[in-house]
This record gives sequence, C-alpha cells and structure tokens, in this order.
Amino acid sequence: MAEDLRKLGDSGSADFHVEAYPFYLLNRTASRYNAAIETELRSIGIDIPTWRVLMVLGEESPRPVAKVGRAAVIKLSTLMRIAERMARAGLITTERDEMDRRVTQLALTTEGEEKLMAARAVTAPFYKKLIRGFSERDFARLLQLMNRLYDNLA
Amino acid sequence: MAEDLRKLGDSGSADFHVEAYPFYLLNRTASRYNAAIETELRSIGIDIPTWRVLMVLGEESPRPVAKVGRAAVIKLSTLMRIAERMARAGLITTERDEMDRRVTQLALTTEGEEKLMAARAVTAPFYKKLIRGFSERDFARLLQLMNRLYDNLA
DNA sequence: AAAGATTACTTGCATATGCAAGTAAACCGG
DNA sequence: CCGGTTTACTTGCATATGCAAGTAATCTTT
Repeated sequence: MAEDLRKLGDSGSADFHVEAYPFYLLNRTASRYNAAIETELRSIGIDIPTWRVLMVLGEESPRPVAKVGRAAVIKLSTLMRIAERMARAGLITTERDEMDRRVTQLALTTEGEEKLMAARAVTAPFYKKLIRGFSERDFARLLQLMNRLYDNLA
Repeated sequence: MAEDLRKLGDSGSADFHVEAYPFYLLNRTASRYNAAIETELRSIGIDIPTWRVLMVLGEESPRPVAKVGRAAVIKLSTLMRIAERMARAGLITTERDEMDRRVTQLALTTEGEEKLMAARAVTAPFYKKLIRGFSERDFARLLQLMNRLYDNLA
C-alpha cells in the first residue's frame, strides 16, 4: 500500500523528505531549465531577465513598467535596471505616458522584436525536448496543477 | 473542441502564450512561494538559501559542500559564501575530511538543528495552505510530472 | 482649491551571485 | 615515484538584486 506522499512533502512532518517537497522540485527544475536556456540565450547576446521582458512585451507592447514587472515576476527596482540595459542595447524604448505622466511605458523596438524572434528560435528546440513524452492530457494537467499551486499561494 | 495547449506553450510557435508556458508558471509559482516563505523565515532570522542548506543537511549531516550544493541546487561558489555566513552564525561547522583532505564537510551544530526545527515549524502551516484541495492522487501526479520535466532536461 | 493620501516609479546602498582563475590533494600511466 | 590529470574546493572581481527612502504626478477629502 502506497504511502501518502503529501505527508512526506510536509516540511513540518517528522518523516519529511525533500524529494516529495513540491518546492524543492520546482526550484530544482527551474534552475536546471534556466541554466540550460541561459547558454542558448548567451549565443544571441541576451540574458534570462532580458528574455523574460521580451516575452512579456511580445504579448502587448507599449506597457507600463509595473505591469511588465508583474507579468514577468520581477521586482520593480530590479526591472528598472534591466530596462535600462535593454534600452541601452536598443531593444526597447522607455517613455513617459502622455495620459498619466507618472507611468513609464516600455515598448519593443524593431531590433527588440527581431531579438525576440531570435530568442524564440533558439529556445524552441529546447521546448520540444522539455515536453518529450507529455501527452496533451499530461500537459494540460501540469498547467492545471501549477495554476492551482499558484492560486493557493494568493 | 479544446486546443492543444502544448502548441500555445511553445515559445517557437506563432500563437505562443506565456500562460501556457510551463516555465513561466514554474518561475511564477516559485517566486510567489519564495516571497511568502522568506517573510516567515525572517521572523526566525534566516534567509532562503540558509533554509535550503538546513533542509539538505537535515537529511544527512556531515556532508561535503559539493554534495550539499547539488542537493540544494546552489552553485558551489555561492554555497561557499552561504556556508561562511552559516558558520559565522553558529548553525554549521566546516571541516576538512580526514580521508580526503580536498573535501570540506559541512555539519549541523545543535544550534543549527534547533534552527531547522524552528524553520519547519514556521513553514509547516504554509505547506498546508499550499496543498489545499490537492487529493493524494493530484499530489502524486504533480510530483510525477515535475520529475518528468526535470528528467527531460538532463 | 489646498492639504493629505495614493500611485508609480526612481535611486542609493548593502549584499548576493557566479564566472573565471586560482590552489591543493588525490589519481593515473609509464 | 614523477609528471600530467582530474577532483574538490576557494577567492577575486564584476555584476545583479532588492530594501528602503526618496520624488513626482494623481486622486480625495474637506
């Protein structure tokens, strides 16, 4: 009879075991992924934070820094510096909003869009590898379970 | 008819959408979790890296830095500094291995064990919240899917 | 319409992180 | 058993990160 894994993953439990701790697995997987993807991205001259911002802006381009920060899950002060680098590299423009002059809009430049496409090209084969063996149903379940975890943390 | 989410999560696809990108969800969830847990840990005077190391050493105590690094998914050079802080705080001892004098063994002190128990105590209620609504089967599936993702990245 | 809140960034400063370049011990082939 | 490798850390240095303390523009009362 199988043991209840939920107990093993409980950091407060006596027979706790990191292998059943969701956040250990999460961090571990994210780290390995980031390390791998970072190498790919370096070949086109960008880093992970830059790529995250490019992806987010790729979905909707002139966007206030605060929104980009929330979407990319990056602290605002950190994002400021990333945006600065990206602007210096010509990937985005930062500009005051005419309606509300407190907000700073970030927008992809043509160069930024090209870089985003390049980044997608180099990460795509990686994605294939990542989901190897995942059926449509497995994949849907994974997304659903992760969203539930996320929502539970609200 | 539902669309194949695997396509939407493909960073190389034209209709890519971050919401279906496993690593976006992974990073997002890990970030939120870390932010929440960090606050709890601060109340007992430790940070996340310290907690990770405590957990790992809690499973097997005198352990070479390299092994701790692999288990905790922390770069060796970074771990060196963390270990230094922890030793300074009296949570661990660092000492040369007698058999192989290249390796440095990290070991929990009594104070370190107490801190680990305290950390478990403050994070445990959080764990309950995290897995709220997860059946035994859901939980097992989550672990299994994350392990598969991880293995695919090998 | 002026004072007081709020919102939306922005920046100074201390610390953390990690690549690259060591150092030192153990291992290996001749 | 000596020189070349490999393993296992260790540290210098440049950069990234984020808290806290600003600043400036918009609300919101009164």
